[in-house]
Order: sequence, then structure tokens, then C-alpha cells
Amino acid sequence: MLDVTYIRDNTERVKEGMRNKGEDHPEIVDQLLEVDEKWRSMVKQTDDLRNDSNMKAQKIGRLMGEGRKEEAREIIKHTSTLKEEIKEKEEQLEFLKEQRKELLLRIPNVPHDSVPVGHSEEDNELFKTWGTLAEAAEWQRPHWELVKEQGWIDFERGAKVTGAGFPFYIGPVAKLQRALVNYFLNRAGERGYTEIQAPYFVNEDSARGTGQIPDKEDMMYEIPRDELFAIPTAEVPVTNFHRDEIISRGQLPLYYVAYTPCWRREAGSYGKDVRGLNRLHQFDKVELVKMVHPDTAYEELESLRLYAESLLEELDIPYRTLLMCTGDMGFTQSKKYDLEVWSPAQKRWLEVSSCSNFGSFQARRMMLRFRNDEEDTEILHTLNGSGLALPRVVAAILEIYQQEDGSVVVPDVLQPFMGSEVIQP
RNA sequence: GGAGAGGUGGCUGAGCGGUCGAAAGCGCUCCCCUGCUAAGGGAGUAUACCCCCCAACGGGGUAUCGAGGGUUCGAAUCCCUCCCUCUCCGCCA
Repeated sequence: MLDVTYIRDNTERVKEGMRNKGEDHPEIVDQLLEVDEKWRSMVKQTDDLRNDSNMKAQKIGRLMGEGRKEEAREIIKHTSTLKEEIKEKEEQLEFLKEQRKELLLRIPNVPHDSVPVGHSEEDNELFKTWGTLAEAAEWQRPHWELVKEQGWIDFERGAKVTGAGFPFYIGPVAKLQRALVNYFLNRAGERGYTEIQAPYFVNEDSARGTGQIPDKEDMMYEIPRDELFAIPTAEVPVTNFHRDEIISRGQLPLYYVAYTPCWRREAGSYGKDVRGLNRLHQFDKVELVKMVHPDTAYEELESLRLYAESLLEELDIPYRTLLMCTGDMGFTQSKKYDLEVWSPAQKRWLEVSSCSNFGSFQARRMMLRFRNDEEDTEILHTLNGSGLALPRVVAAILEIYQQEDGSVVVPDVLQPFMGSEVIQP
């Protein structure tokens, strides 16, 4: 949610941002400004009437106290029309407020100047590549063949027990995931992130706070009976952790890291995208969340990105970083990087992290503020990034570290957690 | 799930139909006094929004005492619904 004052002062910029993001109806900005105008005038009218009413009530109180009942009764006679008038105004006010909010929620975040303008993933900017992309050997198999053969991941039983996209991880690969989670959490801890275990279900207010509602509610699993949503990412509970709070002076920046499973409905996915570990309905992820001073948000994005990249470097997995173009970056972000690892067997890139700056967009929705140097409250800025999402990292390890006999070398940094150097067939 | 108690400002806690956005204490900020390890005095100290020029300073107004609705000229105070917390019982990793 953007600041209406900002929209008023930067109308063209907001509209241009919408067009660049591929939003169909930039004219809702004009609608919003119109409604806002009406709303403000209605606020004024309503407040004036309420003031009148309050003054009268106060006067009546005073007269009653002094025993001047007749005079009081005289004033009461004239209050009935006033009451009706107020009620009428309040209804209109409520309507306008609702309309205003609705329009406001439909206006996306404005892309930063450094973001390339574009329509689709074709237009994303290749920001960085790291590592050498080895040619796949003839015996090297895609991860889904290897894990099936070795009995390390059971997609069929997952489908039987729950449904497609809910695999079982078995034995060494289950342990590999646990090792990765431990490794990621420990590393983040060393970088000053506070580890936090979050609820796996959130209520509607939280989903709205981070912007899953109203934009992307179809991505979430829902528990209607209890009015809860299964989290699609730890971003949702963790960012909402401080919802409706004012962070004391000197407390920023706040860094959090959380490991959670994530649930996504991924409606409409098919084909090679959903092979093996490429896309699942349930997966594990370590998520990083930052709450920062507005002035430092873009620096914080760079350090977030660098940190996520460092994890892949330590695992010695080749990757590339993309700076997402306006059309491919989503409603709530102002700037976003994607990290992708190379799957040699599939000859394609797999996204394992997405690092985003949301500016004040999420924070304003959830009234997440801080006390600035002038002792005023100010909306803070939020960022998050995966550090990292597990399945595709596992897929990359299984393919890159695969040996001819079907064994898999354990990356150095994970060996202490695995207690072995090689996963034997 | 059953029975009871309760939800007030950063915290503790009063108020139970009018002068209450809310006593008092604690905490915090600023000032004064005092040279000594601690104390005294004074002032200030919720949030959002609207208006006064969408600037600062300042001023005016409205709303908010868990949430929503109702009664009333007037509600933190009365009534209804919901949510949450605590205690006891039940169940349970």
C-alpha cells in the first residue's frame, strides 16, 4: 500500500510504474485521488457535525449539573435532526473510506529507478554469474531419476498419502535437508540474524499485511473452518511479528531468520516445471527478513543479496543472479533479485532465492513503524530473501555432486552436519 | 470441550452514565538544585486521521479504554454478539 500523499504528489510516476509492471488499469490512480478528495471533504463535514453534537452534549451535562433542567431539555429537542445528519454522513464516510482502501490496495509498489523496464522474464537483467557450468557427463542423471533409483525421495507414496507435490524424503536425503537447514540457520545467526520459529498458519490480517491478500490468495492453502491460511513462506508470519507496533529508537535494523515448511497451491503448473523437486506443494525454506530504516533499504537489499549468494558459493554451486525487470517482479516489490542455480542434467536454471525490497509497502499495510531521530513515528521498510529454499538446492547438489556409481559427494560445509563425506548408493 | 474471572496509556492500576484521552505510581525526556554515588523540585510524555497553505512551528477538530453493534442529548462506564487472556476441570505431544 502506497501513501496517498505520495500518490498525490507523484501521480505520473505511480501510473508509469503500473504500466511498467504490466498492470492494466493505471486509471484507478485517478479514481483513487477522486475518492480521496471526496473522502477528505466528508471527514471534515462529519467531524464538524460531531463537534457540534459534542458541544451540545457537554452543555447539557453542565446545565443538568446546575439543575437547569428546562434549558437542558430545550437543547435536547434540537439534537434529533443533528443525530440523523451525523448518521447519514457517517454512512457515506464509511462507504468512501472502504472505496478508498480498496483502490489503494490495488495500486502496486513503484519500481526503483535502477530496475530495468520490461514485460517478461526475457527482459530481466543478468546481474552476475558465478562458477563454471560443467557439461553433464553421459552417466549423469537428472535428480529425479537418481533419487527414485536410490529410494531417497518417494513421490508416489507422497501422492498416495497426500497428493502430488508432497514427497517423502528418505534416509540420506532427509538428513541432507536437515543438514542444509542447520547450516543456513547457523550462518545467518553468525551474520546477526535472530533465529525465530514461527507459526505455520496465519490469520487473514497477517496474509493481508504482507500482501498475499487480495492479490495472491489463490496461492495459499486455506483452512476455512478456522479461518487460517497455511503459510506460503515464513515471510508472512515473521514480517507480521511486529505488525501494529512502533519499534523503539535505536532498535533498527531488525534481522530475522526462520526455517519453516512452505505450502503453495501452484495451480496451473505442469510439465517439466513440476518434474522432481522443481516445484512442490510443500517445501522447506530458510527465510531472511529485515526491518530497516528507509534510508538504508537499498543498501540492505545488496547485503541481503550478497549474503544469499555467499551460501551458494560456500556450497560451491554455480549460480546466476538476475535483476528482475518491472514486468516480472510482482505487486509488492520495488526491487528484486532472483538467484538461480544450474541444473546440469536439466540444462536449466532453477530459482533458489528471491531477495526483495518492499520499501514501506508492506509496513504501511501492517502499521509497522519506528521512532525516528525526531521522535516522530515513521513507517519502516521491509525486505526479505530466501536463504535458501531447499528442494532446488538439493536437486543441484544431487546433480552436480553426483558420481558415476550413483553416490553423491557431500559439499564440504555440510559434512560436519552429515557426518560423512559421501552419500552412498 | 465444561465452569468461573477479566481485557483501560510503555508498564502497574483507579474510574463503573456528563466537567475522562482518562487519577495515581513506575518508567522515559528536558530543565533546575545539589559535588559525590543517592536524593530533591518543576515541566513534558498514546496513536491515527482531517482542517488551518498537504512546509516548519503552532493551533483547531474527530476517532480510539479488546473488536463490532445497541440504549442515551451524552458511554471506559449500561445491554447484545464476537475475539483474546487467566484460574479450575477434562483431554493431550
